[in-house]
Amino acid sequence: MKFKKRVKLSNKFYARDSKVVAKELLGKILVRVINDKILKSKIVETEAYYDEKDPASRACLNGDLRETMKMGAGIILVYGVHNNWLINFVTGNLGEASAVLIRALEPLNFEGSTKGPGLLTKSLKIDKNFHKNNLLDSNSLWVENCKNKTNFEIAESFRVGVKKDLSIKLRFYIKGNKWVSKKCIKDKNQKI
DNA sequence: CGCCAGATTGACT
DNA sequence: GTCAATCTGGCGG
Repeated sequence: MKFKKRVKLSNKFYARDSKVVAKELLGKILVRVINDKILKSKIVETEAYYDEKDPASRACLNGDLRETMKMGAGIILVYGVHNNWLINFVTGNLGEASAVLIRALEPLNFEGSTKGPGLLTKSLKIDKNFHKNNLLDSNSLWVENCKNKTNFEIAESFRVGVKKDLSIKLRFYIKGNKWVSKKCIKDKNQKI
């Protein structure tokens, strides 16, 4: 009996600069298991967050979120804001605070509203219970490489919704993908 | 302890 | 266009 070769992303993948990880997560497959049902979706929009020198990052605050951001590559960080759960993957080396926010997904084998960071967590039933879980161990949530190579263009812009952004572009999305969040398509905040 | 702000969304004037 | 919902941590009394 032959199993499909699992191509779950490894610790090495996440243990790099969060900007690099954010960019490379585009097109990868997020797998969520709910009661033996496997929901697969493609990651189409991400944002990178850094340590204390990033004014938009929760690492600027003392507390559990900052500590979680230092827990090492592959840890899941769930952050509640404005009545929404936002999911992040911790990146970089142990002790460094950095993470990638998942902003939008394209559902592949199910119906769901996933064009936005708060919406996708609702659709996939991701909440604070996932906080501090590990993508490398979890049997209900992980990320795989895409089997079929698909060509797409990566677009970048400044981050959405943050009051104090850095001067570099840290939001990445698949150009033309209809599941990218509205704000991202409009690029309201983007300066040319 | 109370009140404010924030990486959001949806409902309503 | 405005506003409120919920969680976490900063800050003032």
